[in-house]
Amino acid sequence: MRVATWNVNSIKQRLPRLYPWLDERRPDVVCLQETKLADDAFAELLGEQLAQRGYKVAVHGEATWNGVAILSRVGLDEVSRGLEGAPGFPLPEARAIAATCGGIRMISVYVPNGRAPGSEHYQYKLAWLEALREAVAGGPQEMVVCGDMNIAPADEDVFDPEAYIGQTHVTAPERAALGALQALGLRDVVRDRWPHERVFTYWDYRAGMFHQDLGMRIDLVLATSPVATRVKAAWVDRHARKGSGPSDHAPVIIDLDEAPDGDIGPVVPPPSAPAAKRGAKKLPQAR
DNA sequence: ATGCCTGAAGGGTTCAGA
Repeated sequence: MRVATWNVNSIKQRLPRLYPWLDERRPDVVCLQETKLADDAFAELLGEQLAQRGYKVAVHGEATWNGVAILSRVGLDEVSRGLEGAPGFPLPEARAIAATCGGIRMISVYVPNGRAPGSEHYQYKLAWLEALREAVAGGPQEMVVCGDMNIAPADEDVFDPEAYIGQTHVTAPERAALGALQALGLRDVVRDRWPHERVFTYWDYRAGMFHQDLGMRIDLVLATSPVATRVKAAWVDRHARKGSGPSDHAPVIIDLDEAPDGDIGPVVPPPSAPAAKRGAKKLPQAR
């Protein structure tokens, strides 16, 4: 099963890149961020093309900013929009959506940017991350939290740590918040696979940053151990960042081996366990 | 000059992104 996450920076603008990419990479599950499109417009604009490719779609969008979605052709169950207990700014924003796909609880997130350390946006970012941690805690065994975390986990994840001192995305509180999330048992599967490589997922549009490979790794796939042990490939699709009209983020692609019991695809609960206990659980609620 | 790009809203420019 192939899982991908991609901050598309406006799905409407990215259509000429999205469809060829789907046809080339053929992901089974796609977590999208920054769709920047209302739900009805999403269905109207993409519904037919995605259905033709076999995707079911779950969206949680807004007219202008933010917006997340999950596309899946291995089942799309127990869709949960938003994040229980998450703060707003001041109103809740469309930054999280969850669904169970192929037996795995998938959560697509677009973490607030934070703008400047100490700002109200920064406080919002930290509070939102805490709400995410609480929501993920107590979740099912097979879970993937992926998307634009807007945090570079370590200095190796930015092109020039010196240049980022005092900037958002690298501060200790942000990294601690990410660490607290991972402490629930979530592994950073791309870094696990490439422990010493220079791996970025975002490059500023300006000043030829991509062509000089001056970027950051802020789009992450975090997986619980039962999922992480199935990872056969984990990579950043830099090709999608090239050419005309790219997003400023590249997709991250994960290939999973079959589950040990061969239980892949639509969830079929065993006779002894009701569906609700088989990873078909709703996005865990905050306390 | 954070605004060297890009996108969105709403107008002829401003805000947001990381």
